[in-house]
Amino acid sequence: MAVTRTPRDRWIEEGLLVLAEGGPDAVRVEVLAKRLGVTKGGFYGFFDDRDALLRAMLDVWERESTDEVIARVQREGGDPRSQIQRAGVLTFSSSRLLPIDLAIRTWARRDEVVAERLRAVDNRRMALLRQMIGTFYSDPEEIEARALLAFCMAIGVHFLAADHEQHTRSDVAQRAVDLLFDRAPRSAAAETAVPRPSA
Amino acid sequence: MAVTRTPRDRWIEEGLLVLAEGGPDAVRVEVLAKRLGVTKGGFYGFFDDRDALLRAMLDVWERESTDEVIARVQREGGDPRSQIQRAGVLTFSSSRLLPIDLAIRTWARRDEVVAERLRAVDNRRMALLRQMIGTFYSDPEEIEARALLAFCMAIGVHFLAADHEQHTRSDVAQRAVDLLFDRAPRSAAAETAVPRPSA
DNA sequence: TTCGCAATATACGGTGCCGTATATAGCTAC
DNA sequence: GTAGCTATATACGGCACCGTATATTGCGAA
Repeated sequence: MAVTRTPRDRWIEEGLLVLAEGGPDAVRVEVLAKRLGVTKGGFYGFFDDRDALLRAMLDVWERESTDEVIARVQREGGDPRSQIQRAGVLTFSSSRLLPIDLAIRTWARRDEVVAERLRAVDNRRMALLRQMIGTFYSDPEEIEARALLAFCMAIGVHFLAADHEQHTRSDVAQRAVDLLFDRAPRSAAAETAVPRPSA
Repeated sequence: MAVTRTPRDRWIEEGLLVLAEGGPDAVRVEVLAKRLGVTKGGFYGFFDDRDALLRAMLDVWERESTDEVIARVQREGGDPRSQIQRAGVLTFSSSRLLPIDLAIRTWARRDEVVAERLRAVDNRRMALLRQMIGTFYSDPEEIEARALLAFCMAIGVHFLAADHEQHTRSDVAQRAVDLLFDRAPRSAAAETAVPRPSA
């Protein structure tokens, strides 16, 4: 039996990398082959066609984004806040998962099948977020609203190009998280507390 | 002089529609020609190549997203809050501008030139936001943080696929806006147009 | 060593797109 | 009407990609 130089998983992995870099349109069989240093000869032994690869990529992404992250967060335990943070970090600060996640979000806007799969994943994440935020707030509507804000911010910062004048993005983001979870600002400079608006 | 059936503007307009639907990779000269009911014969009289069209599309988008929105907002007057609200609505609830905006955000993640142009546009929008939020809050860091949250939410809701169990997305979003601006929750009738989840 | 077979290379026809060159046709001015 | 001009149609060569068919090759079993 001849040795498998380029197994199925390697095609999927490279596909996910290209997806992250250039979106689904950039995932082309011959491009992957060239990147892997082979020809497409073997590809069609593992996949019926390009579309089958895309579906397999979504399978891997789904598993990595849900079961694996959730398992890891729960295994490591900790208080609710740090669990949220770790789940967020595992997804939205992972140099591997983040760009794939963002690419899939854009893809989902024009592909109903992808949208459906993303919905399933986002619902699981949202459930986690709700659960954690629920340990600080009691009103279900407030929990939902804060979860929405947190989730949108985790996504939105990567699509927002604005500068922040004298502050860095991560300073401002930290302050935003503080506001979201009703804490006093962390930085020493900000002990001026949070003023109530005149609304 | 033969009549111009398909002027330059029409190519740009159709290009923006296709960009909104399928991203920059979907913007192909022959596809646009077919959609316009002509052949690509005339295209190269208006543009050097496909890239020139993409640049022209960005020019139109930039003008429509900044000058035109700002001019319209200022022409119609009103208090600061309603002005910024109108600016937000004009961009993020416009069935024309919104999908273009989201497509360009994704595009900017992999094209430095596009990223630079988006940065300029976002900075102008951010300045408006700051200005409005500054009428309610005084701490510059808090203003910045709230502006970031608001902007991220305006973008993020369109990339988030999660459901909200017994609530609708627009209910939750309204509640989130209330939290962001430290107001008491509103009654059922929301006055602000709230974008719907990703299609 | 040699055979068999699985993994991969090579070759192919088809399609869609790019950009160019050339032909056509329909206004407009005369 | 007709000439001339210009937007568009048509035709072309080239390239990248798809999926299939066929050839090659190298490992492992005998």
